[in-house]
Amino acid sequence: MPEFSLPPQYDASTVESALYKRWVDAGIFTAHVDSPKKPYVIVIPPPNVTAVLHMGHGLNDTLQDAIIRFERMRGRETLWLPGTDHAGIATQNVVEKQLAAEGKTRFDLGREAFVQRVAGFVSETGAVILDQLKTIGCSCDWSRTRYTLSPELSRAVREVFVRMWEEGLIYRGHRVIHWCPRCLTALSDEEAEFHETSGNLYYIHYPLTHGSGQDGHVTVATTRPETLFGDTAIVVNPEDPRGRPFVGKTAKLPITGLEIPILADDSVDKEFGTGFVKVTPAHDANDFEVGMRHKLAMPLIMTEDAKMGDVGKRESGNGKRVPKEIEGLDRFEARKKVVKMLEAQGLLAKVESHQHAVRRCYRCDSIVEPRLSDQWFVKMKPLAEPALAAFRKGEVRFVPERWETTYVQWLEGIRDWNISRQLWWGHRIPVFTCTKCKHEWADRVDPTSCPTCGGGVTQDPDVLDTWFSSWLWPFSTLGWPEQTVDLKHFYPGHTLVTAPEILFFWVARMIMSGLHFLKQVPFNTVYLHGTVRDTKHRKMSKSLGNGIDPLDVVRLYGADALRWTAIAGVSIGSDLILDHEDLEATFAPGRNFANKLWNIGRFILSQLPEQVPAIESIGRKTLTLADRWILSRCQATIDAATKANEQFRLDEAAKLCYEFVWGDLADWYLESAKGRMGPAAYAVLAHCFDVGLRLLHPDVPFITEELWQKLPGRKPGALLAGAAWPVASAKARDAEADLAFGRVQELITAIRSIRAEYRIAPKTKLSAVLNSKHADAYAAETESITRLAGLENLSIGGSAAGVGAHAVLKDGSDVFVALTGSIDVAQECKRLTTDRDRLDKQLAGLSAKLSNESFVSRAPADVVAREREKEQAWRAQVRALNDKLKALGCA
RNA sequence: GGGUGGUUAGCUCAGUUGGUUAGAGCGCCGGUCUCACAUACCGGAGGUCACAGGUUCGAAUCCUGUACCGCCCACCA
Repeated sequence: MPEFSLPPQYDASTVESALYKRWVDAGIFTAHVDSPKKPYVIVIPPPNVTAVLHMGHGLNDTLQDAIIRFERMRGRETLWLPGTDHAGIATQNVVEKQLAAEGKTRFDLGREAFVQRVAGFVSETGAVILDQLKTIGCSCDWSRTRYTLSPELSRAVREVFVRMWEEGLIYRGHRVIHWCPRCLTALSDEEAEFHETSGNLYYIHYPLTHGSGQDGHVTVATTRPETLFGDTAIVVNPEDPRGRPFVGKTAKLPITGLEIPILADDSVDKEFGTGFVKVTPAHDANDFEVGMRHKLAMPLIMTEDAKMGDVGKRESGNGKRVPKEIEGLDRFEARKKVVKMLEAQGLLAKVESHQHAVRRCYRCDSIVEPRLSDQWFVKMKPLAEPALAAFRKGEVRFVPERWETTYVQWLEGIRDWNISRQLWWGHRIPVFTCTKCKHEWADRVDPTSCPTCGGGVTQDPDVLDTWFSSWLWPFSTLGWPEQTVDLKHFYPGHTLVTAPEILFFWVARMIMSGLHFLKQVPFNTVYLHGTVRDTKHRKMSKSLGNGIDPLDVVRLYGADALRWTAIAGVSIGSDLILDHEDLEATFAPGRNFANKLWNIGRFILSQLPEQVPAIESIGRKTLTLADRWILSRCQATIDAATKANEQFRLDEAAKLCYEFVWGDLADWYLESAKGRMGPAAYAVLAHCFDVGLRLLHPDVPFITEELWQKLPGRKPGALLAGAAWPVASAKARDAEADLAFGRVQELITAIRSIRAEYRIAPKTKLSAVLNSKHADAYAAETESITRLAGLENLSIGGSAAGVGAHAVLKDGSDVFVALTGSIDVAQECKRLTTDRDRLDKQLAGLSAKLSNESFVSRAPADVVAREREKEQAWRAQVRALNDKLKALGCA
C-alpha cells in the first residue's frame, strides 16, 4: 500500500487559491476562436464597478459557473465573458457622498474635475468584485474582461445612439417624467419603483367664482395638497351628475385665489373621491395628459430639489403662483403648512388616511417628483415587436417558463424609454446644437463646427441611462460595431443567467438591441433564478443588516461550501433562503460534503496500488454483486445528472451526485469492499470515484480538482476542469444487481435495527437465520452482510432455534436473530404485534383494492400485477409474524 | 385592479407525465471516538401534503372555490 499522509480534515483555505491559479495558468478559461469545438457563450450580468461581492452575486455567478463548467467538460468551446458596469447614478452617488463628507458638492468641483474624480475612484477601487469572483471559483475568460465605459464600449454606445437617431427612433420629449430631487436627474419608469405608503387623502374646497354652487364651492380630493399652486383646472367626468352642472364654470384656488376653469374629462374615475379632480399638469403624468388635451398652462411650482417656488417664465401661466410664505419650503414642509392655511381658511373639508403607491428612486429611495421637463426618449414599439416575434418563434425561451407571460405583457404594453440623465458620470449624449443656426444633430465624432452653417457647437449636457450601455452588452463586449473574429464566432450566445428583477431593465432590452442591430437574439435561453432572502423572507441587503458576506463564508467554510448551498439550496427559479444568524446551519452541509469527499479520497489512496486496472479490463465474471451494483448506480447517476444539468435543474443534479458518492459509494460500497480488496475492487472504486468527481466538479470545483490530482494514473498537467464529462459506458444498467443488492441492504438494516432495539452491546456478535426465496442474492454477499451487520454467522435457510428477535423483509423473507442472554419477551411481543397490526391494516386496504372490479379492469396491467405480488408478500409476512407470536407465547 | 408563484416533518425545501409504505439536509432522541471521516457512523421519532368540494379504480400531483403569504405590473387623484 502506498503511503499517504493527508490530514483527516479538508482545509479549503490552503488549496483553493493555488488551484485557481493552476486553472488560469493552464488557460482553461480562455475561449479560442480557432477551436473546432462548438462555442457556448454566457455573458456575465456586469456587476457595478464599485460593487463588492454579496450573496446575490454569490448565487448568480455560482450558477453561471456551474453551467459553464458543465458545458466545458461536455466539450464545448466555452466563453464566460466577465466585466463591469459603470453604473451611472450609483457610482456618481458614491462619489458625491465622499464629497459631501468633505463639505463639497459636484458643482464645487465642476464637471470635468468631478468626472475625473469618479474615474479615479473607479480605477482605484474598481473591479474589486472581479477578483472576488475568482475566490468563489468563477471560470471567466479574464482575457476578455470588459467595462461599459471603456473606449471600445463607448464607441458601440455612440454608434447605436447615432444610428437610432438617424432611424428616427430617438426623439426629444417635453413631458412629465420621474424626477429624483436628490440625485437631480430624470429616471426611467423602471427606475422609479412603487412602494406602498400610508398617507392622507385631503378633501379641499375650491370656492366657486360666482358662488353658484350649493355651498359656493367644489371639493377635490388629493394626496398632495402642496401642488395646488400648480393647478390650472378642475376636471369632472362628463357622465357624472355631481360634476356636470359645474362644467364651464370657474373656481378659485385656495390661498392664492387664482381662477381656474372646471372642465369635463373622461379620465376622471366616478367611483373615486368627490368626482372633482384638481389638475397639476407640470407635476403629475396623468394631469399632464389632461393638460395637453385641454391646452392648459403647465406651471412648475417646485425647483429641481423639490423646494416650492415658481420656475421659469415660459410655463408659468398666470405669473407668480407660489405665495411668499410657502416659497423655499421643502415640498413636505409645504404640505404641512398648506394644510394649516387651508384649515385656517375653513377650506379643508376632511382628511382621510389613505394607502397608495408612491414612486421612489431605485438608487437613493427618495420620493420621486413627477416633473415636466425635456428629455430624450427611445421609441420602443418598433424594437419591441421583433422581440415579441422572436419569442413567439421560439428563438428565445425562459427558464422557468412562467416568466414568459411577464415578458410578453411588458413588451405588449411597452412605453418609450427615457434615456437622458442629468448626471455627469456616464456616456454623454452625442447630440450637438449649432449656436448660430440652432441646427441639432447626433454625431459619431465630436464636431468642431456646424455642418450646415459652420457655426459654433454645444453638446447636450446630459448623459445616457446606464442601461443604454448594458443593453448592448452581448455584442458590444465582442467588439461590435467592428466585425471582429470574436463577434463572428461567439455571437449569438447561449444562456443568460440573471435575477427576474432586471428582466425589463436589461434582459428584454438586450433581446431588442440584439435583434435590431445584429438581427439575432443574443441568447436562446434566459435562466431566471430567485432572490437571496433571510429566514423572514426579506431581501438580503446591507441596509437591513441581514446580509451574509460571501467572503466570510469562503474563509470559514470554503468556496465549495458556498457554492454547494447556492446550487443545492434552490430548485429552479425559487428564492434562496439563508439564515444570516446561523452560518453553521447554512453552510456546514457543503463543507461537510467536501470533507466527506476528502476522506473517501484518503481511504481510496490508502488502498489503491500505483497501477489501477482499467474498469474496461475487468471481466464481468470477476465482479461481485456489490461491484455490479455500484457500477449500475454510477451509470444511473451519470444519466440522471446529465439530464438534470441539461434542463438547468442544477440542484437535482447536485443532489443525485451527492447521494451517489456519499450514500452509495461511501456508506455501502466502500464498507462492503473493505473486506475484499483486489484488482476488481480497485478498478471499480477508482472508476466510480473518478466519475463522482467529474460529475461534481461544476458544483464544487476545488475539492474535486484537489482530489482528482492525487488519484493514481494522472498525466502531468491534466486538470479536472478541462477533463471530459462522463458518458454512458458500455456497461449497461444492471437491474438485477440493483434489486439484489437492495435486498442485501435491507437485510443488514433490519439486523442493525434489532441490535439497536434490544440494546445489544456494540461488539457482541450475533447469529442470524434467514429464510428467503431469493437466497442467491444474500448468499453472494454473505461476507459483507456478516461484517456490516455484526454477525458471527448467517445461515441462509434452515430453521431457527432458541429465542431471538424477528424481522420481516419487503420480499417476504424473514430473518431470525438469535440473541445472547435472555430477551425481553414482552418487548418482542409488542414489537411483533405492532408490526403485524400495521401490516394487517395495509393488507386490508390492498385486498379491498384488488377485489375492486374497477381497479383490476381499468388500471394498467403492470400496476395490478405489482399490487398482487405485494399482497402475496404481505400475506406471507403476516403469517410469519403470527407464527412467531405464537412461538413466543404472546397474548 | 391585472398577472404570477407559494402553502408538504420543528426549520429550509424536493416530489419528474396521477400508481409500491410521501423523501432529503439541518434540528431532535438513543447508541458508537469501529484501523477514511465525530465536519463521522449506526438506529429512531416526527407529516390528516393549508382548507372545502369535484374528476378518477386511484390525487401531495388534475379541476373549481376559500384562506393566508410573496413577487411583478398598473396614471385611481
